[in-house]
Amino acid sequence: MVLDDVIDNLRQYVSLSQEEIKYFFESVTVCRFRKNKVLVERGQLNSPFIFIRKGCLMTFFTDEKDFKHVIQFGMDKWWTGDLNSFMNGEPSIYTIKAMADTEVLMLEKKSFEQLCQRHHAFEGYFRVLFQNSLVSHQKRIIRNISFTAEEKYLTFAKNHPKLELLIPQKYIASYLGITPEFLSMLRRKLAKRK
Amino acid sequence: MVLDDVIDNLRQYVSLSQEEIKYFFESVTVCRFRKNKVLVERGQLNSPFIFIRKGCLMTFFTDEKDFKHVIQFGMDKWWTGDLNSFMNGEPSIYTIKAMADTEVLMLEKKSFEQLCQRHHAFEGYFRVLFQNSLVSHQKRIIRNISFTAEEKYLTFAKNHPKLELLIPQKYIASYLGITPEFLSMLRRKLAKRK
DNA sequence: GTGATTTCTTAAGCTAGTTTAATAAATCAG
DNA sequence: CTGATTTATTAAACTAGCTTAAGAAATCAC
Repeated sequence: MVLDDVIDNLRQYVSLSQEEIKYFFESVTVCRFRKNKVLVERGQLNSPFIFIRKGCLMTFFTDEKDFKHVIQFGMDKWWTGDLNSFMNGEPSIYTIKAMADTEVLMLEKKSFEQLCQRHHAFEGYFRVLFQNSLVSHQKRIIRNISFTAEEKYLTFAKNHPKLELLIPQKYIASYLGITPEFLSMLRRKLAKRK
Repeated sequence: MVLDDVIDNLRQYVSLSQEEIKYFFESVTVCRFRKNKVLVERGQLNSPFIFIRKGCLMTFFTDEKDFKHVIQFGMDKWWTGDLNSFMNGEPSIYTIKAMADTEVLMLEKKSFEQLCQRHHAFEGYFRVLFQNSLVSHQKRIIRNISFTAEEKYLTFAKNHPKLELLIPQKYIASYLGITPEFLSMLRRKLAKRK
């Protein structure tokens, strides 16, 4: 019996036979990356869908003025990747970088499709995964359009205490859509208030 | 042979037998709403998943200060709804309102689950639907954190010319996360520039 | 068609958040 | 351990976007 975090995760949503578990592991590749290593370059084709076993990944977008905007942090037991590039074969618009030594499972599109086709359970799993992710993306949009910088920061710090410690502040600022200088100022103000 | 926009839409992603089409129509309820009618109230349980056949729906969130924030507009051939409420049985955090006379197909959670269980094709369809929606939500987040108000507005106007005409400006402002006064000012500035 | 209500515009004053720049602190490479 | 590089802090000047308020235009109900 193969035990693994990813299987625990899958089993939260669907039930899997031994055969299906075996097939899943045949479909993915285990990779390890050192801190600061870039996993997915902007412009890359065939970008994979990635399950983070352990570590931390950061996904960011580089605009025309060469500014970097952090789109997502990924931690243990999260899936990440450029979904559009993965699904539609287009070049990745994001860069994905390891923020700590990280171990991942990489799933290629072909394997993903076979997985979904052959075993109904996986299709169901990914449906639920996307559906949940959609709910949290919607919540983030609400925060984006209705929260002040302070509220955004406090919510982030409360929801992701581990990231708050692990990630350099300037990236957190970028994720929140504010400047690092202003975040620094906010933190000072909040610390005084206590 | 039943022909319908919703079937066209489903068939863009998966192939369906006559039996599956029949079963789909047994699973949904056709409803019509006059302009300004509220379809889903905040706090409502069992909120449905909604396919818009014709018309326009607006989804908004009401905060503690009683401000309304527009989360989404939905037009012909779009699915909409409070996904969290629909999937997890929680009270809806959104209000959904008709912005024009609108005809929809309503899908209840129970029917949704039966649909997915009995016919693999529907599970696949919703997986792709959520996946595509996720991609556009991510793009919206990029715009939120990296665009100026002017860039946000221009992108919206370019991508949704029909909505731009149909929807009162104050709701568009809300959707973009800016005040109606500022949008008005922007539009004047842009009109002069031409 | 008319009065009532909602939406849009305009403008002045304001503030949350940015920009720039310089210094301090922390981390990294060898 | 040391110099080099990256990250964080601080502060002053600035600006994009907000608030308030009042009038104009459009839409709605009857």
